[in-house]
Amino acid sequence: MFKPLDPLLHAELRLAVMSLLVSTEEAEFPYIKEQTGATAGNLSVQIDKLSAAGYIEVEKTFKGKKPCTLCRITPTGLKAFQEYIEALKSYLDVSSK
Amino acid sequence: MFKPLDPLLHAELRLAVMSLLVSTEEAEFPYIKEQTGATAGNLSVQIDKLSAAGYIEVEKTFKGKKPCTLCRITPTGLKAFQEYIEALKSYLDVSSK
DNA sequence: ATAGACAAGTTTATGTTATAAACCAAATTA
DNA sequence: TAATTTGGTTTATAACATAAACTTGTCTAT
Repeated sequence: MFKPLDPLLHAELRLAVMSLLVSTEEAEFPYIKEQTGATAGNLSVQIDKLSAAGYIEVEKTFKGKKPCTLCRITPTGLKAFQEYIEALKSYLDVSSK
Repeated sequence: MFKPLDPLLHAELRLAVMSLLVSTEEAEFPYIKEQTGATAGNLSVQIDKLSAAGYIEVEKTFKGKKPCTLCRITPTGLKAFQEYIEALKSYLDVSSK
């Protein structure tokens, strides 16, 4: 009846990061930080987790002389995100019970 | 951009309990336990939290000689549930960015 | 040239939380 | 009456989210 919710995605900040990346395809650390309102520390940790799970790719480059952390969603991540949404519906779509 | 998610509802089991109660209006502990697949201990704790927040009412009665714990959603709880759904949309509705 | 401020993160520490395991009391069954 | 089941509660633990502190390097003003 209730589908299990991917614990990796069922966390406010990680979900926000994934949501951003689904639509932007590629985003820099400071941009994500600004859009989500997260602290850098928290964001860093959550990006690591998403990356470790293979949900996103992290590329460390330079923008001029400044370090620049680029994030991209992976096919695995996109699939997980979509499945998470499907699972959520089993909780929200009250009429289907 | 991303609306904050009520931490009380952003938890798998509590969300499932609320989801059930939205449609049933009243449910017994064993029924909720069966529908959610939760352990009794976990369910007991989460029901306490929802009850402490005023999201549900818990009535302890007897069914014949056996204790019977009845749960009902409150207007506050229903409102919180609906607002949670609205907030979630800001994460899921990718097109709106 | 160097002191101070700022940018971009990372690491560490802490308090919360979800969850399961252990427990309890009463009723039913063997 | 001993064992089992029902209906939970309490306690313990491990994971988690988050913020605070720290690091490394750049830019700016003196």
